[in-house]
Amino acid sequence: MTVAQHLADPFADLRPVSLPGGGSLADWAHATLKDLILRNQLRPGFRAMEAGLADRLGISRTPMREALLRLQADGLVELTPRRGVRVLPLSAGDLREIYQLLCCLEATAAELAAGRGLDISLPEIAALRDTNAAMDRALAAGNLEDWAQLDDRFHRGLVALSGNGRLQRVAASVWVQSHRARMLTMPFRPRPVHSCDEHRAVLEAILRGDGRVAFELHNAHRRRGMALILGLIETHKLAHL
Amino acid sequence: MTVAQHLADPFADLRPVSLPGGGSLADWAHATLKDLILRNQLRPGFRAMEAGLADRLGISRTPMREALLRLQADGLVELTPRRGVRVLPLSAGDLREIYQLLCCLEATAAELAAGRGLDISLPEIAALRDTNAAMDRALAAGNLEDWAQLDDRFHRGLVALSGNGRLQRVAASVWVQSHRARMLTMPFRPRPVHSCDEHRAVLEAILRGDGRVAFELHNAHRRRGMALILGLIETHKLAHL
DNA sequence: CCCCCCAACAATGCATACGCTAATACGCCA
DNA sequence: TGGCGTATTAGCGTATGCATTGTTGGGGGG
Repeated sequence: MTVAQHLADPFADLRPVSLPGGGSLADWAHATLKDLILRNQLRPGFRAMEAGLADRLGISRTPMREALLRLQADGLVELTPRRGVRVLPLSAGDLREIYQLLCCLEATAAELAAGRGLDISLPEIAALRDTNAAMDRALAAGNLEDWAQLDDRFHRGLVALSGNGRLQRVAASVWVQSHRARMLTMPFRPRPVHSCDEHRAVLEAILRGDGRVAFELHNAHRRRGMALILGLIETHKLAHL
Repeated sequence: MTVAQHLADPFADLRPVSLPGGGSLADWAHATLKDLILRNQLRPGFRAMEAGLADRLGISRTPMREALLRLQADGLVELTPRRGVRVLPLSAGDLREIYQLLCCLEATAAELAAGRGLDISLPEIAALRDTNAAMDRALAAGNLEDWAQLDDRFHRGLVALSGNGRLQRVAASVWVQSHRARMLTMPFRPRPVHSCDEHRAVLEAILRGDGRVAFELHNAHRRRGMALILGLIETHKLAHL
């Protein structure tokens, strides 16, 4: 293997991504490959064989297989019987499906949160406000990387406010699928100057206990996000992410 | 093993539940156990060891393990490292979570369907109308068993109308979790005389292209179902299904 | 020159073997 | 008699071997 190939090898320095050690090899392999896919180190369309991946990760086929099955359940790869594993691309249609789900799930989370009689004194609420303030600062500083991460955190925290664990898990699984598209389209996005205000409005509706408005506001917020990403894909001809 | 115990053994005559044969042993084991759980042959709280189950199904631990992991992802069992597999019970809180998800997912499906400009001439629409008519007949005949199955089919068909494959898959996974509760509370339910009319109203809103109304109508429909089931659990003291 | 069939190969699905960890039971000491 | 420490063992995570089956490439026939 040449030096150039070695440097291009996504598996080159893999071991440091190690898990705390409490997990199984299957856990570790799953987390590692998921990370590689989400960070776009393993591009959509990438194909490999079960045994080959196992070798490259230095584990046997049994935990590797388990990890791949989980990745398939995550909707990140396709596992075809004699053709190996293939990292799934994201078409515009896929993203529409994903964002339609996100709109519905997150807006419902906001509605449910509003129905719980949440108080401004709760630490979770404070954390959300802090996150939102940090987003403002990151945006002012032009740090879109941080901004995106904080946006993620805000949405995660909001869904957690719903108090519905299953809703949280489903939403998380949908987020994972949209993650690559969000990251890849970020550089093309206009500065998201209204996001924080929209977040604040949703939070206020939740604290007022106005589920109806919280739902509508957050639904509209996500819809704008969807339109934005789909528009970017259209105009920048990003056929397959 | 005595005769009585043998007759009580859920694994007694298992083989007939066989899959077409095209599937793997893991597929078969997953389908078989899922069926046993959904039909309440394996009661909530039932516990067993990986190896024991594999033996009783006549397969080795490898495909058994895969099947169990899938069941865990389905939310039907819990897989604790040294304590084996346990069929999860459904608390009232679980059912609230599940029905909150169903409300949101199905109502969104109705809204999306309304936005697709669906025509009355489509075979899918005709199938839904037929299903609904059959529900009326089943109800008139007092056949609640058939009615429930047709109701399932109607809701499945409706979600399929959304054209969102991911939404369909998520909804299906949530249905599976609620299935036992629906079956077990059925004998206590009052005759669902309004369901069919509500279904028809949703369909008409979809055909009119009125997403807003389709969403609201279906959401309300599911909400009533949720209130009904939660009420039954409350009044009949069905703590854990 | 193209198409079809057969054979060799390779990947997978399954079975099984092994070592490790933790849970349980027993015995000893207080 | 009760609590703690140790020993045993059961279950699980992992590795590996084997057989089945689909795929691919080459050769032969049309």
